[in-house]
Amino acid sequence: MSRANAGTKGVPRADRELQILRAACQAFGTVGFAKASVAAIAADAGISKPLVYQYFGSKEGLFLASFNYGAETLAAEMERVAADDSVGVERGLRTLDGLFRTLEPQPWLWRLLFDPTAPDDGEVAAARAVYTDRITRLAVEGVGELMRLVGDDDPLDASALTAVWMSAVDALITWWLDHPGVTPTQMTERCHRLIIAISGAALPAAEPSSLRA
Amino acid sequence: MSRANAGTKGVPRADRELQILRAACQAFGTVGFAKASVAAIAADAGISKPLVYQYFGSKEGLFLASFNYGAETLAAEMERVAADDSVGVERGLRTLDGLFRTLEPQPWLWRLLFDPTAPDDGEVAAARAVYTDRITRLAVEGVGELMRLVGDDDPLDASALTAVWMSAVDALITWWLDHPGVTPTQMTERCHRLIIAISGAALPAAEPSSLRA
DNA sequence: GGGATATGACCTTGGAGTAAGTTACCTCAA
DNA sequence: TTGAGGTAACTTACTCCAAGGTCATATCCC
Repeated sequence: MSRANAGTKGVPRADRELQILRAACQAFGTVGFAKASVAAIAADAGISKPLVYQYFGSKEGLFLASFNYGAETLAAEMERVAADDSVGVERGLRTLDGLFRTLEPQPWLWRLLFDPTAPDDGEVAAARAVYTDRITRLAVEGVGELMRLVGDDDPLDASALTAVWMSAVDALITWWLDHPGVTPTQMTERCHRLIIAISGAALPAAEPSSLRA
Repeated sequence: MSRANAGTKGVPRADRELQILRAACQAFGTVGFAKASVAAIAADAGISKPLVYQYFGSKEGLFLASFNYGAETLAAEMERVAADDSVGVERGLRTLDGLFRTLEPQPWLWRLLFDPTAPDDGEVAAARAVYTDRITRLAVEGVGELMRLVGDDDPLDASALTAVWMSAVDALITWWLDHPGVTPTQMTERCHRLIIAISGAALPAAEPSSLRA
């Protein structure tokens, strides 16, 4: 008895791996590692589950590949911006702008970076640590410059502000994803206005214990 | 043959429900809905799985009860602060202060509110919508006052800033949870310093395309 | 006896992972 | 040119297991 669809279709491994990786990035990035199903990813890529296992070993292996792809893409972009000589708020805006443009064609990559349902041990944890370090280093650097600019040298303040900054980036990207039709350029302009708004509103609060005369 | 541990232990239903709810809040709030297991929660509460199902119906029902408890606790605190007459940054700081104090004894409640692995349909989704509305309303109100203060009347700007604000709150609370030993008072002071830092650093950036002449 | 509190053992299901076989292409000897 | 053997691509049809959910029964108190 012959099986209907078995047998090679002549697609080279590298091509199939890319197809699978694309489907996996989208699945993991939208529903998260826990809820994503390998069978669904396989179907989405137009092939069957065992082929995924043959090429990526396990669900975790597939996630690892997806994560590495997404994290590398985003980290590279952030480092590119960091290599400029902008500082403080200006640098923050340029980073946001770069991220909006990089994420436009594949927005789900962002969620991949911070998936809370991803395994927290093994190779995935290691890869996560590597990229978290790489990205956090940039944020810490940027925030450090900003803190120096205003004369606050408390390291815990810097640490907390770094967390707030990264979270704000997350929020802005998420908001953007929820408002299709807004271009990266418009978003960057919006971010600029928001920073001005915050700074303007904060001035009265700064009075009681002003930093500069 | 007699079963070792069966039979009543004389604990009234209301008490048990509270025990279970406490264990559930902690479990759901720390590992999230998806990774939390009902059996583990039961064990943690010192009883067996079927009792949980007898009292709460399902894993989803148990989550719903936990969510309602946590959300009500936090929403009530935020509304209390909102009833004050503070505006702008001052109001933001008071909200943060209230949250730090409310969360001190049971920090995991915060995570409960935004669990991305919770079911996104049925009663849970409904409850989520109710509380998201209630909390977002407060944030929108506060941000609206702030925007009026600085003369920005773009509704999308307000929407985005609301998202950033809520995310910043999230980041600060998360940072705080990662730094045990820091008191709510210290955290509030830190938040104050950070706002001043941001506003100070933003001033130069405001110059190139200032909003007001 | 009856109702509330409680449990061990079971059933069920969805999804990860696997075994074993099928098809197509490529290579190289005759 | 051909065809046999090797290998890469590919699938169906399973197994296995963790975790949600249920059943039948046990104990206690009124």
